[in-house]
Amino acid sequence: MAALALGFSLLSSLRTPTLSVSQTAEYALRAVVWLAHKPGECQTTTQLADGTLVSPSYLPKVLQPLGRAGILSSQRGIRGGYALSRDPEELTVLEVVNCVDPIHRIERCLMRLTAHAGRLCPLHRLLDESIASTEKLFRATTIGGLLRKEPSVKPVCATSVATIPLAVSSSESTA
Amino acid sequence: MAALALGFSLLSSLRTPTLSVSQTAEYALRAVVWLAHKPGECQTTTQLADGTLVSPSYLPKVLQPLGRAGILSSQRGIRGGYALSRDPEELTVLEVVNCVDPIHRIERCLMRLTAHAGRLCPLHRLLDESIASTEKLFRATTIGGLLRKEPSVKPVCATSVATIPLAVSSSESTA
DNA sequence: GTCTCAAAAGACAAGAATGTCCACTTGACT
DNA sequence: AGTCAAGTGGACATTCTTGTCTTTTGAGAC
Repeated sequence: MAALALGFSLLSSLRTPTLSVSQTAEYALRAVVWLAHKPGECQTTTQLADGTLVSPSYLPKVLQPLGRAGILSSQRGIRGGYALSRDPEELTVLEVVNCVDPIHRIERCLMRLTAHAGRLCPLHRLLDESIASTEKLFRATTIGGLLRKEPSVKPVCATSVATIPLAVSSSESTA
Repeated sequence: MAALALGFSLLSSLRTPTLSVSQTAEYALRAVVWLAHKPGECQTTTQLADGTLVSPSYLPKVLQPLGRAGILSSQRGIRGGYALSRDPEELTVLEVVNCVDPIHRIERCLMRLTAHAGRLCPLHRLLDESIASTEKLFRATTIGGLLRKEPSVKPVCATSVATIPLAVSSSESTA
């Protein structure tokens, strides 16, 4: 149905679409994965913004909670920046997401129904299931795990970033 | 972790939390399930708003796309209102959600990486997986299916709605 | 000590999602 | 035909998310 992806504005697909995580959480994941590529290395927000294609004026907002939570370590001053302060193999996607934009399960019926006190109605149980499965998936995935996937292509970001509009199809399966 | 749900503001949990579907989509589902209880019956937006606890001035905005899509039929005039015009057994949750707030899969890397042309990086593949599993769950669930669940409790809504703040614990399992 | 670099913090702006309101149209019933 | 109930459509308000900018604070280099 919505699978044919040809006719829509290319630029519009740069944002995280509805459902899934918030824009901010996605930015946080980009930054963390990028830093995980460079163990022990300090990166300034400018460098990070270049690498992850996140707006350099917004990125600090995303990184600060990660720093406070101890996922990143921040260093001020001349050789400062951010570095990953956790073992990527032990750091889950869920932790990163929950840090900047916590996932909330549905705990009670969203409509105030006396009959539903304590339990969820089928509709909200379904919605909660969908959240639960995302939560489970994110909890089961570590940043290190993401790094190891698809070894032929650099995990999140290429070393040099395309400044051209977008690299579409062509030389995709023929190479 | 976030499972103990005692100390937080009761009122704040009435909105659909982050992740999951949008507020609008959740309202649409409430209305459709409510109408599915009353086959063939016409309900005014005021009645629907009462029944589903959605703001009566916002609900029309939610129902109109459902009407245009043929999921609901609308009738103007003195004995007008909305009625379900599809067989609940054939109507999926996904259709309702997609009607008011379409689910978009992630089709290409959100960062413009030449190296990722045509394929997704591990991070965005993960995010897409989470969307995909929700999509699958919603496609597999029909409105009729929701109605049949948990027969002891009225499926989405009780017939009479609580006007009191919230029905918390007490006389929950002792009754 | 002071100068420079870079994060921290907060004020502010833009945009989207949500919610409200009102004038208009439609249809049924008298 | 007239009237009243109810959806339609659009303008407007509010709130939340995202994004920008400026000032302050801290850490190292000289």
